[in-house]
Amino acid sequence: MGRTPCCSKEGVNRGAWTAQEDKILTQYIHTHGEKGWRSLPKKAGLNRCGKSCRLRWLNYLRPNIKRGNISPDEEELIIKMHRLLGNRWSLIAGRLPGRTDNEIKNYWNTYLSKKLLTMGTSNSESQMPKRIASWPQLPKTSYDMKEQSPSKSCSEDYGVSSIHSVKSCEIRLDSEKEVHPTGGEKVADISNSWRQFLEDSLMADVAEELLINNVNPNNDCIVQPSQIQPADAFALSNFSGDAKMVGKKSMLSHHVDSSLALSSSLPGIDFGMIQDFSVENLLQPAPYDVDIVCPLVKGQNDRCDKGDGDHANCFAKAAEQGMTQIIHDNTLEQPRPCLREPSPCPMDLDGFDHFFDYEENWENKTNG
DNA sequence: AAGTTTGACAACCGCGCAGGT
DNA sequence: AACCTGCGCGGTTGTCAAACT
Repeated sequence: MGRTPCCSKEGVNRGAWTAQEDKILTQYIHTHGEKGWRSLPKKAGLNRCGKSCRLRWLNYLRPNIKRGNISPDEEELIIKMHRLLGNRWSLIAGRLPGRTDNEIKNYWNTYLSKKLLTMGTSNSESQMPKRIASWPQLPKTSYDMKEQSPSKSCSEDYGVSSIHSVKSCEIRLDSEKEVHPTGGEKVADISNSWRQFLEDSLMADVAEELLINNVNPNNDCIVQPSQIQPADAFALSNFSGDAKMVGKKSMLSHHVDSSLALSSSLPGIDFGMIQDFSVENLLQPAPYDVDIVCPLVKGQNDRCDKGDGDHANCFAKAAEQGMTQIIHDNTLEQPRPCLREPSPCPMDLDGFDHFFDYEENWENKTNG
């Protein structure tokens, strides 16, 4: 038993593509779309391996591919994201429009890594945002443990695990676990969670696609973009392991409402509300301390209960009180029967808007 | 001028995963 | 459950031109 080769190795063109081959491939894909790579060469009349066709299309022929030098801004983003994610080139590329994972990988391997090494800054904590540098290690996820890459990656350094995300939505992370009497043990969870959320945000495009396609996590009604909850993403991230497959409908529908997954993801943490989950924003140094704890009621695992406003107020109070640890009074919480209606979220965000609003830079926020 | 090294980038390869049967 | 297929990913290799000796 063995894996069948993707194509016959003999009699197949290899090496550089000719202009004629490019033309044939481009015309075929324009007519038939990007699918069936294995059979594409034969149908298109190309004497190439299907994988080779796919690679040529994705890395070179695809529309909107940006050629030319990496700009300083792009370089900075690559460096930041590599610190965060390690060699997750496809994810990094996803945040650089027009750039391919292969291009970024090559750029890193041939230039950037050496440059950083020369500067003595590659992956060094001294160059990391202070708060990120102080983050504790995360236990490896099952996925990370399975990946035994010979070269130690940044993601291993920081314990980053799998990737899923949402964009412009509420962060509402409930748990079935008991509320800790002090919430103190949740502090590390929050910092870990925040780190993971940075990574999660990279899959925003996938989440958007899911939403556009009206993917329904619970198979009972259509979900609108504003209603997808990060809890969904976290449930997925805990369960599925590999980000690249999250975009598939079945994954979402199968796992999102898994209370089992939820219960093991982010116990008792509520991040309140954040408006912009773009990586560019999330990578900004956080002006707040991550020692805010807002445990929720055991067993209330629905994702739009009316406690949202309370939790936001909790954070607002935390901000006013210098970001010290506070315990949310959860006695008022009542689960709502509907998981789909947008939460009214009567937020009182005075004094805490810098946590939710990243449109202005942090210095403006913190300096006045 | 010729040979060697280096850099940039394209392309290949093996593997893991999800889905289908 | 086992197997096969297709896809996508990260790591590696190949190629070529420029720079260097």
